[in-house]
Amino acid sequence: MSIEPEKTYNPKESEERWREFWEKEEIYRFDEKSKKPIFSVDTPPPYVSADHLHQGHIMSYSQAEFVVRYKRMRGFEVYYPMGFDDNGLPTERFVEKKYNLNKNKISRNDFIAKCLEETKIGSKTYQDLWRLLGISVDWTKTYSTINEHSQKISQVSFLDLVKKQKAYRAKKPIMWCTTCQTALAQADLEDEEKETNLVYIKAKTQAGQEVVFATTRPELLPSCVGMSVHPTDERYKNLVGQKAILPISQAQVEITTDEMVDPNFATGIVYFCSSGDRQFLDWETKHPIKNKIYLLDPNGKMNRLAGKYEGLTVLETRKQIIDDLQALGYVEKIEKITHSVNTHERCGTDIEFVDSEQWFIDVLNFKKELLAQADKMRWFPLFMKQKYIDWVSNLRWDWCISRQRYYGVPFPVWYCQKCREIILAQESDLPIDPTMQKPKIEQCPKCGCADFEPEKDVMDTWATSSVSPSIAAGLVENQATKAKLYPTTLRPQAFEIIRTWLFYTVVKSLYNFDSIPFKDIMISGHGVDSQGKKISKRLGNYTDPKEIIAQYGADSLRYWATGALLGSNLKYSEEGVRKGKRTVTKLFNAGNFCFAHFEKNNFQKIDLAGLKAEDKWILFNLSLAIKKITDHFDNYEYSKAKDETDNFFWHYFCDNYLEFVKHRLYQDQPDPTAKQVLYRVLLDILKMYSPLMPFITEKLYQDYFRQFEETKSIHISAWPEPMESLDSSQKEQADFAQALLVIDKIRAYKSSKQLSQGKEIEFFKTKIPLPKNLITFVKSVCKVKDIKF
RNA sequence: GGGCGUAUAGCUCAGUUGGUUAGAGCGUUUCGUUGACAUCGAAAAGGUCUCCCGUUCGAGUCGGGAUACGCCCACCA
Repeated sequence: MSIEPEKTYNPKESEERWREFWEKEEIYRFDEKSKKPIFSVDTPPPYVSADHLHQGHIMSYSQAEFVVRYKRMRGFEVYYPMGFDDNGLPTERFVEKKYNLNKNKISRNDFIAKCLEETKIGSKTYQDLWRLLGISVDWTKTYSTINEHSQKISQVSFLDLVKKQKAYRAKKPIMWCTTCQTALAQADLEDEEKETNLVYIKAKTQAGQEVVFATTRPELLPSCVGMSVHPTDERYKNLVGQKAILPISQAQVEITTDEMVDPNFATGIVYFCSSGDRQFLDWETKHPIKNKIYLLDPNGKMNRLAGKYEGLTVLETRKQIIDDLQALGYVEKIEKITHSVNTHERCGTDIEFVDSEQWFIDVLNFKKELLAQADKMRWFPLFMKQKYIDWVSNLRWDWCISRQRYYGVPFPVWYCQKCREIILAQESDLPIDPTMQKPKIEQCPKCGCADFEPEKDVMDTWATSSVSPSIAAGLVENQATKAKLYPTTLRPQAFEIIRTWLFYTVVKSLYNFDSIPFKDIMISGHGVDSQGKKISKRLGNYTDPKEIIAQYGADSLRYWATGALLGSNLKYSEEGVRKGKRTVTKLFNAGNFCFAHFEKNNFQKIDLAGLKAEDKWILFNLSLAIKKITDHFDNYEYSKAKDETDNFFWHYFCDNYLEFVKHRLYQDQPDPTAKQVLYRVLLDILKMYSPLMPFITEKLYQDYFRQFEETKSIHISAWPEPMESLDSSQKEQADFAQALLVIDKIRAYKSSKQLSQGKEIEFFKTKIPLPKNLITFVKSVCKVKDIKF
């Protein structure tokens, strides 16, 4: 043999070589002038605050990558940009924790500088890993959600909504985090089971009758504005309409009836406190009260209205007031209960309700329209659509988009000091920071005064990431091409951000453009540990992907990631990675075996007339496999595509076909037809594996095929087509199936007799009728001198 | 309380429109292979497809119900 192949495959060296090759040759560059149909991806911009990347990240980012590589080979001009979500609370919280900072004790500019610094480190970490993994994004098309480009698009979107009266400013009760000291949206909440005290407090009516109510929030007692019992509760009929005198404050509140009271819970008497919980807000609409009493300052401390408790935190007050009530004899009993409370997902602090002026986007009035959008997009898998429908149907709040924070996109807005008129920035001036710049107009159009106050709040992080399709499309210069990038073809994302990223993007797209933001949605599950638990830093149940890649190679890790069915979690198993490694090695060996026989000759064209039965069989099955695999990829079922490719490569090609043709390769005059078929089948196998394992397939392509094939990389070569010209009749296939059965029998026979498969036997007796032309074939494959029927 | 998902071999999971004897990988057992590959090959053992009822000539697959687990939402004084 003239080619002396490498004995073993070294993924580390090989993969780095092809990474450099792809970068140098700009294989994944988006061609703005291309005439091909476009396939665009609204890549999820990861939070750069993640300082511990793990297998879960690999899994969720690989899935779009598999599809993208397939589409590229199918003749699409693929637009695959990469964003980094670095603005907003997630980054702020990360910086606060890492440097033990408090946003109130550091200047706005210093804080932002620190965030920007971390942002840079974070995006570098991601970029390095994606490069290592072979993610085929066009790195000339990147954005960060805090950069000027994104800020401008986000602000344009906001101004548009204001003008369309979909965004509005209002003072109303909102959800508040006392740790992060900002307003929140419904989507920012999380449920948490907590143990707490249910305190039974004794009050008296004016008439001196005892009224016992139970509460988990005794600290709100100074803000109590009323009590209610269930209208049918016979026990308390005589209390209704009376006034109760509250302990400590001595305030008097009216006892009313309300359907929402559960007579079976505790004493059946509820006390309502201004903004104590969501239930109060409902109650308030039916029981109008003159003066609401707000006890809480934004930092979660009691104000002057709390009297002696002023300056204490909620929890301190709770403890203190229970002591006081007990000392005064107002406590009947205390029960320990567990209940779930709404907490802020970023810091775990219990949510409080405060009355505050914020910016909102109207969603409650457009539920119907927002639900209708769901039907205009294709969901993979379909059942995930239900999560969106459930979320939209259950919305209780308009989307609060203002955050009392520093590191985010500013609102392009000022207010007239005198009349509070809202002054909007001009679109041509965007992006703008109103705290740094003054409005263009000299006077307030309403009152004529010249004093303007900038909006100091920044936008919710989702208010910007929800325009990611526009941000991504905006990176393209060519106007005609840019227009084709909206709506995006595919939105890949994880299921847990359906209620945030997905929902908010649909909202923005509907209001800004009266359009869907993307056509297809591919939802992934999580990468979880081998026990099925979510991978997290806290549990320590993760491995650094870089270590896995160093040990097994990126192809092997990617191979594990292909195991995920759409929408399902995928358990991490090193065994799965090892299976990938085995597949890589098998490809390497099978490839080198063929190349050794090909030498440097071209077997690109198949001489159809010279095809033998086994050739027709493998080509026929290749066509079947191509059809199935193509179909799976078209439905974003890369996992099923992988199974099918494995099956064809391993069992049809390696275990059988290679064995079938060996005798034709080793004879004195090797059969060129066999080599032609090997060329074709092996090349198609490499192509079908290439979206999943880009490195080994590129290497084998370059080692031999490249000299005869047109494209400089396998990743921009044409996807395999089934051979329609091949005339393989049912009869031929049936005959060959008979031959396979006999081969199986002979193999089983040798195995049962503990004989080597290569051991020649005198004869084999079978009842299976074998077509004449296949008798010789079976004899030479199985090393049998004679077959008797 | 509502919604969604899952339940198939020891383990991890496939099973498309209902159709002979329910599959794969790993693991186990028994062998073989030194001319691509011990990162291989051949074979064996291993399943009342969670349970009940129904539709059907026929159900792992369709319908109804139950149970268990997981996730989401709501309630939570």
